[in-house]
Amino acid sequence: MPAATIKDVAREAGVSVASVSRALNGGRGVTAETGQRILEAAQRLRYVPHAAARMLITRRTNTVGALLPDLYGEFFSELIRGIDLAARSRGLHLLVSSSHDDAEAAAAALRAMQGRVDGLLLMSPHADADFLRQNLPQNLPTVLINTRLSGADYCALSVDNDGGARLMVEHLLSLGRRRIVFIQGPPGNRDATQRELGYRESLASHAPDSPMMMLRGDFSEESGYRAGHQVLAMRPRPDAVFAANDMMAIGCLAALREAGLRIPQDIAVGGFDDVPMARYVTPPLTTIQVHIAELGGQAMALLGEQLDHPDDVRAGSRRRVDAELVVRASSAAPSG
Amino acid sequence: MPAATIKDVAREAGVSVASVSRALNGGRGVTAETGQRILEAAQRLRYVPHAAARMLITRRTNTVGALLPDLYGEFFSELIRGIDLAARSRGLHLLVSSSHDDAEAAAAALRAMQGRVDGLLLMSPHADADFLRQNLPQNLPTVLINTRLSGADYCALSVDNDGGARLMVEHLLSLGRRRIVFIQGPPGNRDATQRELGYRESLASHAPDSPMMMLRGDFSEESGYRAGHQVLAMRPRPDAVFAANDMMAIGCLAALREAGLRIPQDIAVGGFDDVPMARYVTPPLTTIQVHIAELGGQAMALLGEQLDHPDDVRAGSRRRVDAELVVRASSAAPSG
DNA sequence: GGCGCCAACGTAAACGTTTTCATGGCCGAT
DNA sequence: ATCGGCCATGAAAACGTTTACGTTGGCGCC
Repeated sequence: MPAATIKDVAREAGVSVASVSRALNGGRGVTAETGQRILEAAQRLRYVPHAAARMLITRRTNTVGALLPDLYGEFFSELIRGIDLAARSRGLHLLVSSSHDDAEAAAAALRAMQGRVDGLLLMSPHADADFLRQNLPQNLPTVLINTRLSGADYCALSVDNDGGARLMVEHLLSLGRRRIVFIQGPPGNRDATQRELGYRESLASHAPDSPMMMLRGDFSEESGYRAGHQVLAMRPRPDAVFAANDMMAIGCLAALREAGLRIPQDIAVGGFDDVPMARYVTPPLTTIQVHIAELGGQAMALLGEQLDHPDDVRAGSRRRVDAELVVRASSAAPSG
Repeated sequence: MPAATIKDVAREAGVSVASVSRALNGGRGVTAETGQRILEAAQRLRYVPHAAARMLITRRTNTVGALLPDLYGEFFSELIRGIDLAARSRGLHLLVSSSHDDAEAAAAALRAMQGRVDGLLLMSPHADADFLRQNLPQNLPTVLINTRLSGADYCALSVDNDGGARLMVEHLLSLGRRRIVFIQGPPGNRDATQRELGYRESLASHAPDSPMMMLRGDFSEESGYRAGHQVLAMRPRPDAVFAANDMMAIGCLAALREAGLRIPQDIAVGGFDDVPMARYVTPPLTTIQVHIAELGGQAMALLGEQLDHPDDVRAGSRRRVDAELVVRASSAAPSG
């Protein structure tokens, strides 16, 4: 038995399809009584409007697409959660596509979403200006998440890496640390470079006499571990380490502890991200927390605005979500 | 400028819309030469078929829906990753909806997907037989993930909790441990009860003389910590703890270490899940790894089969994905 | 009581595609 | 040379909605 169509409902209720449509969409232009009759008929037949037909005529899909890079772990899950929640509260569906390794795959994914979505949430390392101009349908509302794009052509939203890093540096300075070494992330990584920038700025403005010290890293725990060994070899020894992400901080922590250093007495350690593990390492890691779900939610909200007011095209609008300092024992000895 | 339609392509190429359609879908019934001309025209116009129109006539959406419970963390992200990958390789889109707290919300989400998807991947604590009969469109191919459903009406797929737990117990027994205490998960939780079952079975069959010992827990780290204290009070003391998940194992580990016990010499500890943190606690945690992405991928594969052969309705087919023992220092002292 | 207006309702067009069916041309076989 | 058949192509129907427009009826007002 094929699914009931609007015609079936019309016949069942003894009215025309137009009236059914009217009754089901807000019920204007229809008597309360007729509306009731139609509603009952629809219910009886378990009528569900055919989404495709509606999309075709309406030119709205009530769906937004989320294009994400291949992303393991918590960040992705939190982001999706925030997006999904915000989307649902606006009555929008969510079409996701992750794991596109190269620009070509991303472009394909983008093309495949053509016409299936009213708007796009895009987070991709390949999303430079050229790529977008090339692959993005011109009039599709889009919000960029955490892209390295500086042009004013698109709406964008990102985490406040810079501000977060400054928070950390200021925290360490407030503890009296003066020799703060920074462990860098992968070269070219936007988050990493922004965090480094925050470190530089903050140090320059708050403690111009303190030396700037950088060590190479690539966000991996191993690279943090290696950096830890380099820290141990530095003379005079730094009194604080700020790693561009938690995993490196954790690796560094291990190296320092193995060498017999006391943390935080001999050297303080700070990370970035507040991964779940951060509170479980010994000592628990001071870090910068980013409300990732909120990042997703805000991106969705921004997109929602664009959908509601397509004319009012505030393209270049940018927003950032705040980062927050979480102090744990790796920087401040337990009180008492 | 509105997007190009098939008519525009037809005009541009000097053929009828029918030929364009044929050329673009496999190109059968069309001369190689005309096909080429049409393809070029389409490319020139940046033509992308209107998804809705195609759905309407074809009655295929090329989309599958994934309904997931509100799920934080790694499990969700891995599952989605596996699903997405498998879906993409079949040319299917993925419509997700998570975070439905109660059965009503889940039902609403389900209804909203009506007609937008060709098949459904469903993982919901509310998915009992009644719920499904009530809310599931009758002819929609569906694969259940990790549900507590025993009926043979639907395709289902789950992780081998039982087998995984047996692996752990056998491992502990092989180390000579004979007093193995089990920390339970939340009552009513399917995974938890299956893991407990595996513990019971394995102990009964391989070491009938060993006592069965249970402690209450709820999957949280704190509950594991509390259970750890209870372990410390037991006389004679157990020589191994098997927690129903990693977080409890980690909490328990902390309690035991605080009390001065050496792990694994005095007491071995095992968990379940292999969360990323498991390898970073001290000592690294022996645990059972489940390939969650594979769970998602297999579910998608199962669904794909159903989509390809809708007639060949092997409804009750069940599958499980294997669990794997990962031995780390919390159960086996580092060799050498 | 007639006129006009408004609200309720029906008719039909439109959305963009696929697919069935008809048509014509070409080629091979007789 | 004619006929049959096949293949490329085109015309048009169909998918299930929404919506512009037309029609009807009732009602108020002159």
